[in-house]
Amino acid sequence: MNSEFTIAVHSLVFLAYLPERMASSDMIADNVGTHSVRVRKIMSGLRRSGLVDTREGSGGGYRLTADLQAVTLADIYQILAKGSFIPSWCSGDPGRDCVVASNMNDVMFGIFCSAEKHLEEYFSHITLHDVLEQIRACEEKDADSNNLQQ
Amino acid sequence: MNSEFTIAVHSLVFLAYLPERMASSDMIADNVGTHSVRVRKIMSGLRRSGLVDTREGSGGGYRLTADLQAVTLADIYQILAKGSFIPSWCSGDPGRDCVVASNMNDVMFGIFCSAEKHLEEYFSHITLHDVLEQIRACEEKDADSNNLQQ
DNA sequence: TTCAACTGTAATGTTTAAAATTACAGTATG
DNA sequence: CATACTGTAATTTTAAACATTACAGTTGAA
Repeated sequence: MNSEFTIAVHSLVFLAYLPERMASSDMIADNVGTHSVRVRKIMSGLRRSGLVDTREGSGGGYRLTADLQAVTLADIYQILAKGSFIPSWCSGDPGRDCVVASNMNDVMFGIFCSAEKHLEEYFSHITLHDVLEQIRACEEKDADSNNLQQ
Repeated sequence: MNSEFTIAVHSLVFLAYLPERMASSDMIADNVGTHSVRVRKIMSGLRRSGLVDTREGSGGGYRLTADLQAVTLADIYQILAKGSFIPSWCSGDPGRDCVVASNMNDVMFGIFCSAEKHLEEYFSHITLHDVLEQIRACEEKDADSNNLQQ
């Protein structure tokens, strides 16, 4: 599974978590644990799809514009990772005499495409808001365990 | 997505297609388009799960013992590819002060685990028999287009 | 009873894809 | 016009996937 998808979700949730909903690629990269160039490349894609606003120049960065409750993981998957589920590895050989060897690749491709649709269907029920809520639930849990320790 | 899964499905369908339901790792590797050592490693796993019989020594090889209608792609996925859907890449850092950075990995892990379950559910509705039928459907299509050419 | 044809598996080498890094042009701000 | 950003191409590094070699163990047949 494509890590760009994970980075994008993390970045967007991070932005959503900030009061100003804004951060530079350096701040995001630091929080995510990757390189700022990678973040910029991914955020570029999200900007083209209208999820974030970009401001170049000093004091610039990325600002979350999307409605957290409206954007689902399926949207992000489609923007950044569509097709990544289908393996590049091909089995068999279309030019072969054997029916199995010559057609297995097409058959498997169909199965994987359909599997990916199911995956997207599952992702379409998870919004960025849901993810942020899960993070907040962790926060409460952490606070509880700290209280117990004291 | 793990190519061992694809190789296993291809190999099993290939065996099912043969009158004797039997072939050596060399024959299978040739049909699949990979190396025989790779096939042997994968078939070893399938043997341990009881899908094929193995016969060492001269004239040996692998024989399909499983019921085509009973074995689903979910079975094969669980034997060979379970967990491969979850990305190894981790975002954030659990030791971090920020709630997002410290918990994003756990949250994403949960989402991916659940996604994998959905995937398995989808695969559980596709039997090896179904795959072989799809291959046979290709065969008929090929025959038709040959007739048209004549 | 030994040779040829197999499997099983570990070790190694090769290739490819993923990720990080460097580099630099373009843009806003003070 | 210096500083702090984005955008993107090119390059290097790293890690994973895959192929290959090597060899011990097994079986059947000449």
